Amino acid sequence: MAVTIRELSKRCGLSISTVSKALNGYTDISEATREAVTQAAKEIGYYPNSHARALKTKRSYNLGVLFVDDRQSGLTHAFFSFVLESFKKEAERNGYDITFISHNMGESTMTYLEHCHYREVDGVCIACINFLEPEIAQLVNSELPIVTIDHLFNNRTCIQSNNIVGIQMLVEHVYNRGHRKVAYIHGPKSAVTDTRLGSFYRTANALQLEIPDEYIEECEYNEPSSVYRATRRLLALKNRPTCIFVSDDYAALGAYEAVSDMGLTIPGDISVVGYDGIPMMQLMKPRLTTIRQDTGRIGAEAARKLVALIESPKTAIPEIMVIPCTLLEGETVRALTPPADPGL
Amino acid sequence: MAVTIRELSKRCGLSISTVSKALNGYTDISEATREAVTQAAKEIGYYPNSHARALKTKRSYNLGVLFVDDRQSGLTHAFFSFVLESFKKEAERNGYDITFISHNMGESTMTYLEHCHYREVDGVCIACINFLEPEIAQLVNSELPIVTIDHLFNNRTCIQSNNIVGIQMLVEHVYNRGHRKVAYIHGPKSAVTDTRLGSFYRTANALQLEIPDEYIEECEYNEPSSVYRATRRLLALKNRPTCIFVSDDYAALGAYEAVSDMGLTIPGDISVVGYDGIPMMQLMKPRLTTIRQDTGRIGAEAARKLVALIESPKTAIPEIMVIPCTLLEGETVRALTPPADPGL
DNA sequence: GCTTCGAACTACATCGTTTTCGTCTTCCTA
DNA sequence: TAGGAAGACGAAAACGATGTAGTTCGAAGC
Repeated sequence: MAVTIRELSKRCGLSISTVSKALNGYTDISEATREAVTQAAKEIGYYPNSHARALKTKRSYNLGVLFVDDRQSGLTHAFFSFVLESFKKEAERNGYDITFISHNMGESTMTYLEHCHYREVDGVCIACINFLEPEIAQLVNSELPIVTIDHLFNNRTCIQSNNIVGIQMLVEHVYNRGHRKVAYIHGPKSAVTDTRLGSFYRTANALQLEIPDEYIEECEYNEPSSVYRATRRLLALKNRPTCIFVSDDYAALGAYEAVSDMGLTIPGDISVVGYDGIPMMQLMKPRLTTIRQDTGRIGAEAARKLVALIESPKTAIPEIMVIPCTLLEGETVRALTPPADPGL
Repeated sequence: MAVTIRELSKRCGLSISTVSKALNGYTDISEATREAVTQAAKEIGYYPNSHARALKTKRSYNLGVLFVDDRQSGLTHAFFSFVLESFKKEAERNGYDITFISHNMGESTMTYLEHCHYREVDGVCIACINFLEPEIAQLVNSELPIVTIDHLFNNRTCIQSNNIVGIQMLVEHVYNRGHRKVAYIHGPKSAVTDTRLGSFYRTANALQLEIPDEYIEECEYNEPSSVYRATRRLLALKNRPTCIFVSDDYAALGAYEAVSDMGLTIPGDISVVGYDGIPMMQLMKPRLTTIRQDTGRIGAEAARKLVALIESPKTAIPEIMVIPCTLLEGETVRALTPPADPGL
């Protein structure tokens, strides 16, 4: 139904080859005919059929996106949807569509890599996944251009949010407001979690904050109910913390609920900070103090780097790009006057 | 890099044609060779190249998704992301990938229809869009299989959430709890808005509720700030309503904020109801009373109907499918004892 | 023994592009 | 004037699949 290059060539009175070359910037075509061809192409709305082109050139102008979080929230993931949106926008700006990579297509099951080959995607962006799965390893060890988000692989480009500084800023922030008893409900084991937890301990250490083991709880990312339970446990401690770090903004809703259910208030009885900076939590009462990850840049840079790897494989070298984040000061951290630090 | 049918045919000692036919269920292939071929295919992980196949068969096993809301929220749209997620799952179950249709690919601008032709999508799902755009009309008038969500086109399959009953349930609910002064902050003009507003008036009428014009405000969907402003206007009225209907759940956050900013409380001073039933608002304090739209079924049915239109064009006829919704009773509607109705 | 037939397989054209390698002018130079 | 270079275009072979139209071969029919 769509118009093909044959019709265009008929219309121009030129051979198919000439038309193709005119459109693809070959130099052995006179300016006059190039003009005529592009003009005619515009008039009849000609676009080269992507499949025919992909078949010939091995380039599909499709980027694979692989995102599978533990909770299977998929596209509804509060944080990731922002990253994906900007990734998509930047990809489109470069002429790429995106394809979600999964391993259950119809009857058959294909591995991620097989799906990538099947659709012949030009590159893949991997995010928020269980990076230890063997299928991921198969993909990462393939010849495909790959950009990962927040997880570093050998010799692969990675876009990282600056989790070290992010957590550091948060710890310092609550410290400066007088908090000395700080708990952390962190996510399940992963590169991101490790980094954040490491930075948490390190910063606490530098500030001579003692973190008892009972202040460290584990939860699922993006899962308010698991944070709810962890929060209740923390609030039930004899030596109750004055401030709780929560794995992520969305899950922090669980903390809000737990505090409220126990008849307490934020920040009156307990301070809470999140991580991500999704818009929704800035509309809460009280507004959440958190770290805003620059999802716009993370997604866009991921797309940009991936396109660079695809289009200029010689010059584009694997690199680690760290995206800065910012502290969003909300209303969930109470200022204390710590008796132990009269000198401040 | 991926394995082709040629290698598979070599491996089996058969011609390419035979292998193809064996895999595609042709009957002039002996069971023995079919077995051998499928077995070998599995072993070396053969999948037919999607582009080659699409080129030949005119079927890409790709579904286009067109979603552009007024706010350009894209994939971050709280409600739509749930619909999309289930659409995607069901599409994949049927062997289809999805492709986002947009009109800014790289340098050039293509119409939605051109993008569909370019990628040769087998069908399109259109949702939440400004259905009056000429580009949409061009798409809808094309020969492509199309399913729309919540907007009815001539002779096109449409999946509709039951907005009439949804609003009706809400009105009756607040009525039964004694509310007689009910305001509605509705979204911008569209099919959905018209339906809901119509049902609102009709149900109010049936219950002999009078709705003064000043109780009807307009806002943007999914935009808390516009609801914030509208809520403040309503609360500033001399004849203040006792209950406010808000366009959608997410935007209802604006109402929460406005009420709180004016030193009032929900539901103590004013009752609020939303629409959509997104999980997040069920974690709020107070929990939002709202209508839960069955995003799981909406998305899945859209995909299912679209696949049916594609694969069985003879038997699949355009139809309107109405998906039921349910009332989620939260904590934002206060029970009043209306002096005017002592008889109840 | 020769034709006929059906089962099982293969050759080949085709889909819409890109791209290599020609071909044909025209023009310049020795 | 022959020869070559340069400029502008076209023919045809891919790319990896599908599907039509054969081909082959053994068995059956007469």
